[in-house]
Amino acid sequence: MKLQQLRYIWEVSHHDLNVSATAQSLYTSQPGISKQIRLLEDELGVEIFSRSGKHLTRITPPGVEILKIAGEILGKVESIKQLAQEHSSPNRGSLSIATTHTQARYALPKVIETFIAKYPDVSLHMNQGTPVQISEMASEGGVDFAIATEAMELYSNLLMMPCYRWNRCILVPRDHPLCQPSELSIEDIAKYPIVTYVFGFTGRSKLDEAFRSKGLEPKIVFTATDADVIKTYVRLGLGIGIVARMAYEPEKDSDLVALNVDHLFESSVTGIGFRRGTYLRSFMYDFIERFAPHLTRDVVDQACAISGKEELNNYFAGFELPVY
Amino acid sequence: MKLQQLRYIWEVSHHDLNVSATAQSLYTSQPGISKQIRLLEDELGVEIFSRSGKHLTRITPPGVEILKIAGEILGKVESIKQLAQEHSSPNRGSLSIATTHTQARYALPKVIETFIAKYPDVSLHMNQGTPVQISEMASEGGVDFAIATEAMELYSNLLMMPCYRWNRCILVPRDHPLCQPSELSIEDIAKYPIVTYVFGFTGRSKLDEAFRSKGLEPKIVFTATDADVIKTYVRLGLGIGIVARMAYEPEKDSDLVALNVDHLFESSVTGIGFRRGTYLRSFMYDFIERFAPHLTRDVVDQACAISGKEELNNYFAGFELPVY
DNA sequence: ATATAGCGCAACTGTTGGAGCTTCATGCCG
DNA sequence: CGGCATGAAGCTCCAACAGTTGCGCTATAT
Repeated sequence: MKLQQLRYIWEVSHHDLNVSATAQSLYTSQPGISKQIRLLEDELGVEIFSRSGKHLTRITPPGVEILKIAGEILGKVESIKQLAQEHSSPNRGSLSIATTHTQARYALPKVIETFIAKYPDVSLHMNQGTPVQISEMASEGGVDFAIATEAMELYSNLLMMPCYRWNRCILVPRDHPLCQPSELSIEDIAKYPIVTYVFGFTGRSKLDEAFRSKGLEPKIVFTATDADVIKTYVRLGLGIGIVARMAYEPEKDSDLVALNVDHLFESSVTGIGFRRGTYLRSFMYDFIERFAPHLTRDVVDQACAISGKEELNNYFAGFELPVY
Repeated sequence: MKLQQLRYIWEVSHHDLNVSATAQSLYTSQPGISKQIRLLEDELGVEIFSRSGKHLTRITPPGVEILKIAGEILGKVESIKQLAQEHSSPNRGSLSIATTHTQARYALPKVIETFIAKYPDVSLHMNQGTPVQISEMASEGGVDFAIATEAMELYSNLLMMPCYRWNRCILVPRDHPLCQPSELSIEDIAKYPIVTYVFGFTGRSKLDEAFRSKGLEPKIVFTATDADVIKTYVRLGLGIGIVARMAYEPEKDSDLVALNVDHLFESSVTGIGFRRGTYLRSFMYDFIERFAPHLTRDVVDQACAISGKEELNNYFAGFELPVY
């Protein structure tokens, strides 16, 4: 058994069992991969993939188990490499983060600015995607960190830690009737057409909840994945905007008014997650702490030691999260 | 990085950093190993072993971490092999057990007899040793199971499960003054010279406790690692014997009398342990259940899922153990 | 029926892991 | 303090093997 063989079967299983495509992504040849898979199967005496004719059609039951362990092995191999680099050149390496537009655009820039200043030799990779894509990337080891507000609980091998709490605001043009000093009710809002995030993005679920619990059906006329698009359509008068408060920039958005609606919607929590069992470089700990000051190295290490989901929630229940 | 390289550094670290000895045990050449270690160190950019001149003198700090992960990887590789064999030939394989004389001689024979009858194609390896050796062997992956009464808590990566409860008895010649119908006290026993197990064997610690708690100093005149030797010296009149009750065989030992002293000594618990994370073949589950009927496959699986030591104790606290 | 995507097979080639020998450093012992 | 045993590294050679290219075959889609 060779590490390469494990890598091949793992990659093939993550490329829809298409050997040729896998070969391309690994910059090698299709027969090479086919051969190694065969050799491994011969050595183990078990078929990992079942074939119909010359096509790989599915993963066999033993194959599922083998691939699971193979993934763990490959993760540990990666850990060894990281850990070795940590000792040989502590401030050199690579950090890849998957996140949503909202985080990348509003929450992360300041953190990243100081981070790259301190670690010029760490090559930073940012991947933008939907919350589900983000979680999946982190879960599969494609990126080191996932930062998002939704869909982080779906993957059991992700360790998710709460970073900060935030709420929405209503964006309206200056001359809009809602701009009165009185406190808004959810019924007030429901009267107007709404422009907000696509479902599954940036705490959208809490927003829907708030309306549903009051038996209201909001008139959502447009959805986008990012606040910039939402603002544009608010300016066009399509409707009132509901965006994360951090997306309202007083200087740039001086033609709009942000109305406080903290009392109407439950606050959302943005978290950072990574795959359990990965080795964290010291600059990774530093990044986490810059993003969420309460997540010190010790806190993260302790969180890593907690296996159950409930125990983890209990552990973080004692923390006072910063509010954005 | 190759699996072979990880295997080499792991083996070298378990052969007192002696490369030549490692090469012999792996049936390969010393230069081959040296070369691969160098290559790995070059690739990682970190020294795993520190050298003084041409001798490996110690493991570097990064080396310690690397070796730890390497061990985990090699364990998982082994799991893949086992798991593959489980699917290809379910009743063929190998089972190695490390245990003490007491277990091997009195508790295991019946289990093993039925086991080999059912699984003729499983090659069974029994290793006898001290409890510490046994635990270490299991902890390092040298054997699949450790069965013993003492020293099983020392290695944190061993999952130990209680199998049965037992107590001692006093062995005396038929004409000995202690052979009276009256119930024995610990003071009665302390009057006589004692022949029993060596320290660290077969529940010896509970025995010492019982005397110490009464402020008594037993006159231990001879210690052995097994009951057969103890019986021999009891027959010679050297002293009274204290052995595990299961070691008294009424037919063969008809010249001796076994006196019940359950009320004087706390009972001991014999356990079976294996390294966490190893793949258990179905015949291994079967073996465990034959040895300890309450440890069904489901129970073992659940125990495997429990990470903390206390939680594990709690889990098994609810079980009524068989008494031998 | 035919075109195409995709896999396996075979021959070939470059790489590499290991054997055997030599060389060098270290520690032990008389 | 010199000689010897031990043990690691350097070097070269060879065998085994991973990977490449070219080709043919199979299954699926049109």
